[in-house]
Amino acid sequence: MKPNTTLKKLSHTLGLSISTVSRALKNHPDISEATRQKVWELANVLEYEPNTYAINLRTNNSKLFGLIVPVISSYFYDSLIASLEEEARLHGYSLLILQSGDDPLVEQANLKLCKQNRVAGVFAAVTKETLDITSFLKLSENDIPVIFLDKVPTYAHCNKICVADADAARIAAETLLSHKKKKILALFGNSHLSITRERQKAFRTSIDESGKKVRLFIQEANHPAEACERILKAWAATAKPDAIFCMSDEILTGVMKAVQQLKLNIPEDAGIIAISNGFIPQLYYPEITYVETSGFKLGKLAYTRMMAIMAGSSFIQQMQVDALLVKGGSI
Amino acid sequence: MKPNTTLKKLSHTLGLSISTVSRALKNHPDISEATRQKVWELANVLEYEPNTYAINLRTNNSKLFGLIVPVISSYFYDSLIASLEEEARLHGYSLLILQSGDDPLVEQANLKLCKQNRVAGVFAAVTKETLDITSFLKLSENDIPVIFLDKVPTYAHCNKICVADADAARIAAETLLSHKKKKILALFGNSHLSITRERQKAFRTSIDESGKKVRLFIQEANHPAEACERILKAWAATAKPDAIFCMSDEILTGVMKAVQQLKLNIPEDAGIIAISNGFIPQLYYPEITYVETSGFKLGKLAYTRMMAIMAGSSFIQQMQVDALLVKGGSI
DNA sequence: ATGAAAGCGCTAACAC
DNA sequence: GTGTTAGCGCTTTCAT
Repeated sequence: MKPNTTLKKLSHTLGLSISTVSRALKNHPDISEATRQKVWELANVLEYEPNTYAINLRTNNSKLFGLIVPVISSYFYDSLIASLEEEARLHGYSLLILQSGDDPLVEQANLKLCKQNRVAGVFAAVTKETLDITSFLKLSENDIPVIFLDKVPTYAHCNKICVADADAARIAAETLLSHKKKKILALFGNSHLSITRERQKAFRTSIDESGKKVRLFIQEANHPAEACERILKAWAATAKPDAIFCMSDEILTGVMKAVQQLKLNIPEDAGIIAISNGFIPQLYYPEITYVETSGFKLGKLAYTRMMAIMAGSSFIQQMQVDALLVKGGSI
Repeated sequence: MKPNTTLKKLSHTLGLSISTVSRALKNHPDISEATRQKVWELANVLEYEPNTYAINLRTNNSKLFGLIVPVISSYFYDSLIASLEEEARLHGYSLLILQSGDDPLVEQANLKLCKQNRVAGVFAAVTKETLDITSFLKLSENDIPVIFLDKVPTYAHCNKICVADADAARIAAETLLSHKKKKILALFGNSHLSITRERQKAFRTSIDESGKKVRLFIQEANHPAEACERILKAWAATAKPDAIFCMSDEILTGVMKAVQQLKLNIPEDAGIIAISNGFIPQLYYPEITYVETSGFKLGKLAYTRMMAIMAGSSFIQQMQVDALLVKGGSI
């Protein structure tokens, strides 16, 4: 094992003091050009790398953000993570990524890890069961900003960034109406989740308030298989829907499996529209028309917000990534 | 801003020395039960969290692994990351995740970050253009083990863990043969990649050496759209293939789009088999039969290997995650 | 059973 | 321009 090069070692071999070397390496104006050169040269030869731990200990802050998500591999978080990581790297920060596995206890442990690592900030998508967020809020007292992403707690007084759930649902509903759909089967996820309730409420309201004569069937599907089942059943009946709305990618995959099984012609036999991150819809032919809720954009926005908070904006607010209709050929 | 609780503070308010408090918190046998109790109590009240940086600085090692991948959101790395993170967390380690964006320069910078963070080890999937791996190898001199994953350099003398490319291709070929396919269209990715060459060689050899009379058409498809195009063209001709082999998930998605467009009946019109991580194949009906190359398993294996190396196994070796046929209904 | 002291590598205020 | 010094929070050896 080759010991790491330190300031001490450099200063020793050069016959200079540690502080001079330190300053030279930072191109401090006080240092003479000759010394600066000498120091840099040796530093390069000996491959000096400053010890992050010493620096962090000294300065009491780190170039590290913590990110806590339920799961990494999902329809959504992978792109969120990718964009956050990129943004962080571009600004000289790194990401400590922790999975909670949707377990509040693991989430707590992860949060502790963030604290122990004295991260500069925490991004968090909470678990389905996270009700008590005091431990998150407590971080703020230690000057560690917390930004909730996507899956956010209901408690009002915290920084949140979500996709525009209501908007997305409304856009989808309006699109269906503008295509003169009369019998809509709308599939939503777990009705306990706020995201489901938001989307469902907006969807239903948009249809109702349009004044158009539309029959709306709302059903719950907690996983792809259930969504698939719903479609198979609907098509076993005599009066079939002329349009299907999918609240999420997860549901869309189930629906599309049924569509393939039934050999439905899309969009002739039924129109399909989904709320999605954008990856799944383009796997099918025709590509599925969807309202985009981008993990990428959410990541970027979250990072910007984090910077603002760190720069002093104590302003607490809820922000949204806007929803956008992306046309495929499924409607 | 509330300052963090430190040993100093605890010792001060308790009228004990720092070392006593430190030992008490570690349940050192020397410490009397009474003292131990007192210390723990106050530590809990004041929410003492040991400062990771001080510890790392002192002990010159960290509970952190670095992971460098080309991109996080992919058909493969997300599951790899998920399993590595889980494994690490269970052992008290965390993961510093860095994306190279398939850029060797960014990769170098990321590696430097790992070094500066004095990570306990590095997992890396290198970029397409990474030829010079001296900087990776140099880490080993500093007692930082490096394990290459999936996308590994050709240089022999390093720790590598891959999926069993040749085996997977062979299994796929044999499955096709056992189903008496006579005219096989096989789509492979970029032929410059070693993964492509490995799979292609094994696939062709298996077919050739079977002695069976089979017509094999090998084509290159660098992205889904190209794969889609290939199928559409093949089906525009008079003599159509009776089976399609997809080297990767990326290719499979393109192929399936064409299949939907052509309204092919699977497996009647053509059998389909792929090499895959397992997520994409189950999106379709019937589900696609595939040879599994699991990111999850690879992550687990890599972690085990890392532990072995850290425990002293200086043994350099190449390991493989074995390939496994998962039957769907597509053949 | 407890304390004193040195030191991990670095920064920065203060000399000269 | 360069050096001296103190200290970030912790561990650990050596006293007592």
